[in-house]
Amino acid sequence: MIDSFEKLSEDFFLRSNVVQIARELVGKFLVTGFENTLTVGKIVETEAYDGRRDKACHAYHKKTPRTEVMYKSGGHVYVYLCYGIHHLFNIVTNEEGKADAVLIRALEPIEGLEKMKERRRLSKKAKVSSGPGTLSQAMGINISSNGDTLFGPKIYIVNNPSDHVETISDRRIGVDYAEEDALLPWRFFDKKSKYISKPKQKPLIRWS
DNA sequence: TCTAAGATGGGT
DNA sequence: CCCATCTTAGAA
Repeated sequence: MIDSFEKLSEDFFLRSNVVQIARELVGKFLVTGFENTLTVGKIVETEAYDGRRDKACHAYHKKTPRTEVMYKSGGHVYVYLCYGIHHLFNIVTNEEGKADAVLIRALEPIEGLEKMKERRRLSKKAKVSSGPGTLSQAMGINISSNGDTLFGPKIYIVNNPSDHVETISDRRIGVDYAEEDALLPWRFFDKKSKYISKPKQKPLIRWS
């Protein structure tokens, strides 16, 4: 079924409003084909990072070896190792030279669940893909995808035609170092999804 | 060279 | 609450 859905084109990611793009990505499907196995997850949680006005962004006011791919054009993949353990998957947006990105934080497994569980075999009770580190592991994404694009066969995004997601926003997770920018409501998630990550912090907004 | 800290997650 | 684990950025 997924094969008939429209793959997102470069224009989607070249747009300049990373916050809007992060919101629109909720409900779409992330597809990978590593190890000759199709795995599909519905995106249920994202965060926006703006390289020019956002202290939480790795590329805020500086270019380093790590953040170099964030300066590529929209549609490139930015993966980095967090806490020495987790590979966090980001999508670069905006035109070349403007280092914006969307962090994918949680997926609802749609296809290839057995493969996802196999990749996450270390933990038995844990959720398969509800968190930025776990979803990368489930989908087979690691540092070797850093700098690739979403327009090849191994990793891409497709539209979800039957997408009835109710998306709401709140503060981002784990960015306290960003001072006042830590309060920006740039985290987006599907209100009804059971697959969003569990926030350790208290939410800004009461969304009962 | 040296070192503190990190866009986390799982276990106690 | 605790800590695994290692790259990176910035300081010395």
